[in-house]
Order: sequence, then structure tokens, then C-alpha cells
Amino acid sequence: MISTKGRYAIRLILDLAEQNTDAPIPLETIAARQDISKKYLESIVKLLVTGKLVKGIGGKGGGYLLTRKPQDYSVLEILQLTEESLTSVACLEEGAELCPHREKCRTLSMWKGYDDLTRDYFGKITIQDLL
Amino acid sequence: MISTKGRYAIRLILDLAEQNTDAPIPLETIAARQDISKKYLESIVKLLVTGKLVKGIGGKGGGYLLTRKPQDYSVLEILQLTEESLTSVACLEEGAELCPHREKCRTLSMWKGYDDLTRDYFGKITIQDLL
DNA sequence: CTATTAGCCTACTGTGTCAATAGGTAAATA
DNA sequence: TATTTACCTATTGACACAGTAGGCTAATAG
Repeated sequence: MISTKGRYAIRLILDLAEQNTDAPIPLETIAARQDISKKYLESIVKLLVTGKLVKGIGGKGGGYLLTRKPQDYSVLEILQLTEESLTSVACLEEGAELCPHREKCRTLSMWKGYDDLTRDYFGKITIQDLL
Repeated sequence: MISTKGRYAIRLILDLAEQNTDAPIPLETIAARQDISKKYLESIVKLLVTGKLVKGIGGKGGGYLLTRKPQDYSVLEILQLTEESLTSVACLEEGAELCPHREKCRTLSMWKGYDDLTRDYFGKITIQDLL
């Protein structure tokens, strides 16, 4: 299940893309427009800054800017930054301890196939597609 | 993320299908073979009995039986019984309150498409396919 | 009929994430 | 220099997951 973190992150980037301006947009403005608590949005935009998907500019007249063009953002990478995990089962997570049944597991390839499908689906959708 | 509940349920049905016998199989046997706590498995098999995917037979010599042939179980229906939700976002859940932005939501069709993809993927995989 | 076996039911515990709130600090610009 | 804005830390309540514990009920073998 995609959390509000992931969904709000997409809406935040979509909002920036919609404005289509070179001037930084304050978080307060985005929060009001998207009807999301500014405080909560702060914790989300922080992840996006760390991942270099947006740039934060401090001081008066500051705010946030996209670092790329809308068509260069895939939904997948936004979700990968904000969601705890996009894998379907624990044993396929990065750094997971090797499952003792992995050799004879009859379902592993099914989960792998699903994860591939997921990455493929969200990897092909860009912010531009959603505008 | 698919929980252990869903995964254990699939393994339980797979185990029954593998034995390919008319005699009921005690939960204790399955739990030992699959290396899952019997107590925990009890809570899972209960869901499967309620959903009529397996039949429980009490008393000495009792145990569990499949109610259909392996090719007549889709992985999807097992997961639907055991997972809290298979939808990707809260606003698409059954009985969810209508989202105020639903008219102008730019991402709703993306989530719908993903949910369709998920149902299609797991709906086409049967227990027979995993044997 | 009785003892055994196995299913069935209720309650509880610890852990972790989600979702959100609160208050404060640091830095950049007008 | 004052203001605006980004940025940081901590805390809260709710909820599902994962599993444990103990006892009850019902069916069958002997």
C-alpha cells in the first residue's frame, strides 16, 4: 500500500511542475494549495531534497525548485525515495537475510515477477504524463 | 507488502496440494513440514476455512482438505482472504470515503491501473502453476 | 462410553510504521 | 538588520503485523 508520504511527494512535485516558473515556491504556498499540513510536508520534502529531486532555497523570496524537467522524473524514483519498501515480500528486500527455503521455494519467482512488473509500471510513468 | 499471513496461506494450500491425498492432514504436520508455528498457522487456516478454500475435519484422524483442484485456486483469491488490503492507495479501498479531490486528481487513474495490473497478475496464477 | 485428537476461540504482548504535531535553530535575502 | 524561509529533533496516538498463551468444543477411534 502506497502511503501518504509517497502520494504527497508526487503531488508536491506535480504542483511545482504545474506552476512552470523559475521563481522558488515556498512550502507554505504548496501546502495551502494541496491542502496538506505544512509541517508534515516538511518531512516529505526533506526526503526529496536529499534525493536531489528538488532544490531548497532559503531566505526571503526562497522556496523550492525542480532540478529537472517534468519528463525526466519517473514516478518510480519518487516512490523509492519516500516509501519504506516497494518490494512485495520481505525476503526480496535489500539486505534481507537469505531465506533458508530459497532453493526449494515455489513462490519466489512469482514475487520477483510481481516486483519487476511494479518497477516497470511506475518506471514508465513520468511527471509530464500526469500534467 | 505481502504479509506472512498471505505467504503462509499460499504455502499451506501448496502443501495440501503436494500431498495429493484424500486423507485429512493435521495442522501439526503441515506446521512442522513448513517450519511455521502451529499456533500462528491456526489463525491463518481459520481464514481459509471461512472462505471455503479448505475444509477442516475434527477429531482423531482429522485435519484439513482442499475443497477444489489445484488449478481452481488463484493466488489472488488467497491473498484477498488473508491480506488486509490489496489496493495501492486508501481512496480506492472498498468503503473508503470519497476523496474531495477525486474530480481533479491527476494520479487516480495511475493507481487504478496498478491495481488492475495486480489483480490480473495474481488472478492468472493458480496453485497448479506453483506445484 | 471414554479418552484422545484436533479444530476452534479469546485475549494479550511486543514491535514497527504511519500520520501528524510541536517547537526550535540556522541560513539567506530584501 | 530584520524577516522570511528552510531545516532539524522529538513526541504522540493509532493501527496492523507477528507471534504467544491457554482453554474450550467437537468428532472419532478404541
